[in-house]
Amino acid sequence: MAELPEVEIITQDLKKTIIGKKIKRIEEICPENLRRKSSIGLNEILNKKITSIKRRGKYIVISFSKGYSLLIHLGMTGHLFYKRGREPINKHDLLIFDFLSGKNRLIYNDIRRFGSVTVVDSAVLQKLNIFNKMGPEPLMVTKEEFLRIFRNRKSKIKSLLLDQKIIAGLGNIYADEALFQAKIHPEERANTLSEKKLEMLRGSIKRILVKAIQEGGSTIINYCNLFGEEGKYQNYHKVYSRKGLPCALCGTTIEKIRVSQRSSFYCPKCQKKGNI
DNA sequence: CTGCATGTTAGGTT
DNA sequence: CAACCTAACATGCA
Repeated sequence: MAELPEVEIITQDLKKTIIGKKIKRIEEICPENLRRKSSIGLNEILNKKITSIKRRGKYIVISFSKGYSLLIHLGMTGHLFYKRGREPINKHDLLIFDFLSGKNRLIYNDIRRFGSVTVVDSAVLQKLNIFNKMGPEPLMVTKEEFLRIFRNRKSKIKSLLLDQKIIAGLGNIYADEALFQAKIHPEERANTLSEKKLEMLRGSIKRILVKAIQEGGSTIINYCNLFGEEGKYQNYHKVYSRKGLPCALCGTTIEKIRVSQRSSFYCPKCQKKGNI
């Protein structure tokens, strides 16, 4: 559901709304249904000021004064909503955050429960494998680092783009769209790609992510931002979920194959193998 | 009923 | 280590 652009939008929305606030109360609707990655209780963050909100890969990091952070991963179907006042609890709501000031509430909702909400010690977070093992940010990565990551790897390029340890934040939608724009077949081996081609891929990834953020992300099934608004970038998808439809560039029928157990959509003419 | 879905991780084999 | 596969998690939809 949420890849880098969607997580970035939610992070920006959170910055606009809850930075500087303190959480007064956290209601856990069904505690056994919430995934965590540490044993620190959620109540550790109560009555502490929210000092910063950042994104790393597909994680949202909300930092509090006195050394704790809240780490949120939305998984496939996680949602955060900022809602006015008291509203009835919806199906799959898992957490309700009340603030010290104002009546607005933050709701965490997750249909499939693949997401996680974890309190971590901020000092420990620095050492936590989660971030140290994660690859660079695609919007920040330099040409040299991008080349270093890919040029010696023998795996299929699509598999590597999805691997958060290689590069952080891409998911199936934006990996497919970036490969289409760079005219690379998803099963091309990374080490066969020329430096020029890899640099084109780096540019395509950046352009697509920036545009997707501008357009409010992609709403395929049910993604929406903190205020319940849908994204528009799905209207710009060139290959993702477009099996059987004509390629926008050449009219060839878009195909769907399996790469690393994930569906991959591509144009067999624009993304020929050997176009390296 | 079956198969599929935007994600991650642990554990296995080669 | 690298590469690749499987299963697991849980729900909804076609």
